[in-house]
Amino acid sequence: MNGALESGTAELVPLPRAYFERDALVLARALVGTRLVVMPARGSAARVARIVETEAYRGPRDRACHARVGLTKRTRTLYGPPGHAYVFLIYGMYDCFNVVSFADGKGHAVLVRAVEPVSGLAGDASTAGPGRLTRALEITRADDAIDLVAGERIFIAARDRRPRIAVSARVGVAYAGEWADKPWRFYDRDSAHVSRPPRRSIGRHGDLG
DNA sequence: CATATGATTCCA
DNA sequence: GGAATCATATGA
Repeated sequence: MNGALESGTAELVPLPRAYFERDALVLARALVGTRLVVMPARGSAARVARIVETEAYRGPRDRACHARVGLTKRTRTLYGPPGHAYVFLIYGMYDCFNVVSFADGKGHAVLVRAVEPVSGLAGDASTAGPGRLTRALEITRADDAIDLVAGERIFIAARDRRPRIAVSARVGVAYAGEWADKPWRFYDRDSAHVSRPPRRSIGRHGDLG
């Protein structure tokens, strides 16, 4: 037994800094299929989950992005160096996990909206939805600004297979006007753990039977 | 200081 | 359809 950080034949090692030094629009697509690894507590098993849904948030010009308000206490991490976690509280009760991308000062990030359990998670843990996955993986605001490249509590490991990817508009950003319509959400079209499953094709006359 | 609101989820 | 729940942003 080689320990917790093994999945199939692929060892789980952190992706390098350079991986995250790309426009959030590029990184959001690339992250679908990668694996998010969290060490909940010293001595307990790693929690591993495959990222199946992401959204790109592209800096101050993007009116749906938190960076639109400029550099403040809240956006400090978002405006920091890529490869770090940006974790924020939404609606007073849920934590959202993001990966800072592109370059220091750009305000780009990728929101992880859904994962599917690989190992170390309770069998009934719900991981579809940004608030649910952080709860299942025990990611909180205390993890804000953590370096995902340094092999600390949280890191991201490469894909072990290439998913088929679908694209849509981002969720929950209607306030952002035309920016709400940008096709900047990416998800694994074969995953059953996407937060908003694509409406199933009903065929020309409805082909349920 | 007061008020509005959100990158959501759950319940009726 | 509507509530829960609170840190942050904005304006007086």
